[in-house]
Order: sequence, then structure tokens, then C-alpha cells
Amino acid sequence: MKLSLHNTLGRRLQSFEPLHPGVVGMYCCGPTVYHYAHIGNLRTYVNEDFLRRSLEYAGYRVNHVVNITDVGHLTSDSDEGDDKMEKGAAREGRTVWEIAAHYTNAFLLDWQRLNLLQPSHWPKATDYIAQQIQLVQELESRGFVYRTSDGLYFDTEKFPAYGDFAGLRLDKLMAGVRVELGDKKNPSDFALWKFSPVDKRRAMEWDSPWGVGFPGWHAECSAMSTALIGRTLDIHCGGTDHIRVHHTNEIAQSECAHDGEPFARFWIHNEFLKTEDSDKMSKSSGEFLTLQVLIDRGFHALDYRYFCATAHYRKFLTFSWPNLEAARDAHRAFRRRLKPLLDAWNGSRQGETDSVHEFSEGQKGWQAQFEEALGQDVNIPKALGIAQSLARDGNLTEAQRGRLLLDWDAVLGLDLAQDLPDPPPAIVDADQSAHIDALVAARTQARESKDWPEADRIRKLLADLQVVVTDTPTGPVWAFKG
RNA sequence: GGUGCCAUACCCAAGUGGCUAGGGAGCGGUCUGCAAAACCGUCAACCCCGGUUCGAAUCCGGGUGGCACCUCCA
Repeated sequence: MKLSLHNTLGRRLQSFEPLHPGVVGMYCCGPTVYHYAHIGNLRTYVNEDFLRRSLEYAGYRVNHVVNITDVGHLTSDSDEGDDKMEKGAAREGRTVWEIAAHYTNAFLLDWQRLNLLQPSHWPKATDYIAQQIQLVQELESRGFVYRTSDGLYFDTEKFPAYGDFAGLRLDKLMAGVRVELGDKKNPSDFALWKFSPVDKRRAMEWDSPWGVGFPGWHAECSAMSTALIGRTLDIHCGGTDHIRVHHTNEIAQSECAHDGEPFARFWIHNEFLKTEDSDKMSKSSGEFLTLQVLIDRGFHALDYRYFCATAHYRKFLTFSWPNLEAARDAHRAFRRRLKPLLDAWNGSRQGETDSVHEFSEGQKGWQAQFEEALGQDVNIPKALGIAQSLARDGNLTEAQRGRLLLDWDAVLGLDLAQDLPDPPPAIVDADQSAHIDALVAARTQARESKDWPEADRIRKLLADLQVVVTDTPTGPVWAFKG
């Protein structure tokens, strides 16, 4: 299976091959655990999971690293602004360490609910302080570092290729003047190590060769990726917002510390989830939606995964409740359609080995289409369309279709072999519930005596109460509308 | 001020020069007492103006509109 990926480095589609045959080193920027992840954050991890699964489907072993940022950083390059971890602690009356533990757990729960594959490593920034200090020492010994009153800074002037990755023109960059220069020599210089303020203790601080303080904003990704994957990554993922600052700085400090060895060969950047009024969803602007809110509204986490699968990772996706509902309906109908196909396949291979079931010509054609879609920059929406079409292709037997779809689920990650658990029952008070049960029972009685007008009259009464009755082989079932 | 991205039917969304994307909603039908589900069928689009070409949603130029990044952010 051939795989091409859009590489931000060069901004074009490039045929992918890992540095070491058969193994892919993939680093993905993870969350800062000062608050819940919102569904926009989660879209990126879902898309990265599609990439990971596509790589594995193509036969690679993936050394997948996702960091947990549990160190607070300041909101600006000078000493203004708040430390997000400390702000979270103050907000909730807990210690920064409690905050980190709580939101890390919440994040891992979301990860599991979205059926994302576990990374090979989940490094925490606070567990890699020594490696970050070492990185700064390597830079210092090579002359890329200078010291100001508040910390150690990377001198971007010493790295001529600094702006290349993001296409930055440093002379034009700061015309908007939103960055405080402070004691820095150049506006684009960034902190490698910050000193703790002399007058107060920080909740998180460490000893270093330069004094007590904490690491700069970008050091952890460079230090941890080098420690767990190596100096050159095959793939580095993140959101588009990270291109300008975070990833540009990662490249600068990593390549300068490693005497020019390339930091990452492929850069994959995920586009944002937008809200209906065209804003990106962001934590700093106040209100945001979590996966839990979706679940509370009766959606399944995999409904959201399916929603993500409907758009390509390099395109904006517009979130709205009707859009999510449309995805949910499509997802549920897809599963219902697949059920008999999967059953047919499971039944047909009872007691036989898979080698008995060579692909038919028809299956080979579908398989080729599916792999081609994945190979074209992980085009999951296209692959999903192919899966939908295959499900309805009457030229193949149910078992033939079931086999392919079950196989493709290794990439789609919808856990199709399992039934989706029923949504939690709506909360109703006992009186109301009894009243509805009585009406449903009355209708059942009318149906049994074939009194159709009476049965329909009761259905209407129930409809007025926003109750929908569905007749099933095992009897009527009722639920609230919507 | 700089840089980049986007515009496809009612909605979401693939598609980078000729070949029905797909889904949701709608509509018609089959099947069910009626519904629901399922299945079958159906509908419609390429922001505007030029250009290149036998042929443009796709390439080029110019508009218009929207967004993002340059501050922590996926």
C-alpha cells in the first residue's frame, strides 16, 4: 500500500517512507492538563488516530508518543500573564499537582471513549526536566543561548533558517506588535529556562545549573521526542496553530542542539473545528464543549468520531448540533446496515481458515479503492464513502462485504464488531413513567383486539407527550422524541 | 502591517482537466394494520468576472466574501 502525506515542510504531497524500514517514529503534541479538553482539541487526536491506524494498516509498526504537558507556562514571553496550571489550581482550590492528575485522567477517559489507540508512550513534561535541562546545556555549549534578568533565551539570529519552516519574514513579522520585547534581543527569541521570581515561590519549580526555575514553553517536546524516538522523527503532528511559534521553535532548538540533524521529516498539521459563527473553538474565549456534554445530550462518543471522519483533516469542520445529529443518524444507520453483513461473515467462516476465503475480483476492486483513499493523504471521508457504497453493493455476498468492512474498521476505528450500547434512559419521574406505561399497555390491548382506530388514537396521545412508540418483535418500546 | 487557507446542491462533505463521490434531510415506492427500521428509486451544485483549452468545479488572472496564524491555544 502506497502512502502519500501532505508535508508542511515544503507544503506538498510527498510519498512517505520511514527512516528505518518498517518502523515509524511519530510524535504528537498533547494537551496541557489545566482544564478539560474540548471537542475541537479532540478532533486533532481523532485525526491523528486515523493516521496512526492507516500507517499500521499499511504494515508499519508505529512508535507513537503523545506528551502530557503538566507544567504551567506563562501566557506571554515576559513575566506578565498567568500560569495556566496555577490559575486552574486557584480556580478550583486545589494544588497544581491535583489539577494535573484530575485533567490527565479526564483526558485519558475521553481518549478511551473515542476508541483511540494507546500511544507507545505518554510522557509527562515534569518527568523529563533533566532532559530539558540537558537540551539547554547543549544549546548553551554551542553558543545559541543568552541570559537576561528573567531567564535563558534562544538567540534566533544565530539560526539563519529560523523562519523557513513557517515562511516567516522576520522583518515584517512584528508589525502588529503584540509581543513584548522585554530584555530579549530579537522579538522572535524564545525562553529556554525561566527563573522563579525572587519574591515568591512557584508551585512548580526545579533546580538547574542556572538557578531555580522552570523550563521554557517549547523545550519539552524537543527533549521528550529525542528521548523516546530519536533525534530525527518520521512524523510530527499538531494543530495548524502551532506552525508559527511552537513548531518553528522546536525545530530551531532541536536542530541547533543536534548540529543540524533534521528534527522531523514529515510535519502533519490538523485544521480546526469551527463553530457555526465561524470561530475556532478555543478555551481562552470562555465557553467550550466537552465530549461529556455530547454524551449528556444522548450522543455516543463514537458518533463524534464518525462526525470527525466526515471531513478531511486539513479542512475546517463546522460543528453544530444539527450537523452532529446528521452524523449520528448516518453512523447509526451504517451500523444497522452492517449488522447482517458482519453476521454473515462470522457465520461463513465458522471452523474454516481465512485462507479458504480468497478475495474475489469484486472484493479486490473495493479493497484497492479503499487503500487508494488512505494513501491519498489519509482521505478518511473518501474511505468512509467507499465503505458506505460497498455496504450496498449487491454484486457481492453479505459475507464478502462483511469481511471487508470488518477489516476496514481497523482504520475507521468505529468498533463495528460490537453493538453500540443503548443510550442512557431519559430521566422521567415515576408518575409520568407509570402514566406512559399505562397508555402503551392500553394501546397494546387495542392492537390485540384489532381496534386500529383506538390504537392510533392512543399513539397520538403519546405523541402529544413527546413519546414515540416503536413496535418490535418483542413488544412495543417507547422513548422520548429527539 | 505580514503570511497562509477556504468558497461545491436544503445541510455536512469528497473530488485538482473529460468518467454517478458519499452521507443526512426531503420526495416517491416496497414492506409492515398504522408507524418505526430496512430496502429500492429520485432530486439538485460547483461565489462572481475574464482567460487558457476541443473540453474547466478542477489550471491562470482579477474581484467579492469568510477564516486562521503572527500572544497560551488542537
